Amino acid sequence: MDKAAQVTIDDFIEKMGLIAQADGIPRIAGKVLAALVIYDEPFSFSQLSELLQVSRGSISTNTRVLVNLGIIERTTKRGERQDYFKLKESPYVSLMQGIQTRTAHTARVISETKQRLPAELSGAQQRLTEMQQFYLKLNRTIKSLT
Amino acid sequence: MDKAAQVTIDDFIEKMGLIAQADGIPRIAGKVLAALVIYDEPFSFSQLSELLQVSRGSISTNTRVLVNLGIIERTTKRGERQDYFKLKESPYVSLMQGIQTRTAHTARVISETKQRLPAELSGAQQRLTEMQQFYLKLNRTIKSLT
DNA sequence: CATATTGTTTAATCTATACTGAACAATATA
DNA sequence: TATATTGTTCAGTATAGATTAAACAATATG
Repeated sequence: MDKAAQVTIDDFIEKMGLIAQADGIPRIAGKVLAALVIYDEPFSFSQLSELLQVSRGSISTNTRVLVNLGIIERTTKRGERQDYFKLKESPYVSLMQGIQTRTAHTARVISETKQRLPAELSGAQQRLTEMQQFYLKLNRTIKSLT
Repeated sequence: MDKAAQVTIDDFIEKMGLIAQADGIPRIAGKVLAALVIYDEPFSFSQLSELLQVSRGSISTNTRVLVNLGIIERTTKRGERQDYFKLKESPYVSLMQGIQTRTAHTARVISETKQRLPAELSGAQQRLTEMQQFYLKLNRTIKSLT
């Protein structure tokens, strides 16, 4: 592995950590994802711990997060005790499904509020309707991506 | 204002605070947004502070966040010294533009990494391409919402 | 059986960020 | 001019969440 490529990879891992963090996902989870994008699968538990310079406990919790999100999956190698990880088939679609769940929840909160408030609060009703329409549209759009 | 409606409103404000937090926006900013959706504009600085039981400092910083996001705007009433706030014309479109900026940034990070890595790393190249295609599509889709 | 390896769990610590409260500047009002 | 009102800023505190380290359970290996 030449030096320049290694710098690029380290940089990518670092940046994906920050991007994940901005998206509300733990930084280390973002780094794990980046590592699995770069390095050919399967990539082992201890390799991740060593590569990212992070405790085994953190690898354990963060890989679990990614598995639950449907982004990576755990595999094994015959004759090896270690766990290995690889990207799932369509990892980003799973990511979107998580986001879609949240927009659906927001739309529901708005809808319930609207129904419970008296019609006389016409200003509030109108603004809630606008808000609701936006989130429903957003939700449908994200659904169409999956 | 009847009791049931008040409970509904408090509940909505609380939930929007949590939703905002999950989206990486300060909780109080979410509550301010909710208050402006419910109560007819213009709603004053001190009213916000009192309604949400939050310090003036916090109202100051959080209204600034929302103004910078393009979601609310500051107004004045003639003969009054206080600042007032109201929702902007298309508040949610502005919200989307912020998200779109982030997806564009992610796509750029992926693209730069891909270009810098040698073609021999064919596995990495392939997975980066897949990732890049997804983010470009996501970015275009969000753009279409605005 | 004793030891080593591996992943999980949890209490403690660290870190990032939000919020408060007080000082301050700007402006109005008496 | 003196006082009151209003919004901002910033140092300090509080809070939430992530990470670590160590204890543990499960399993393999000698």
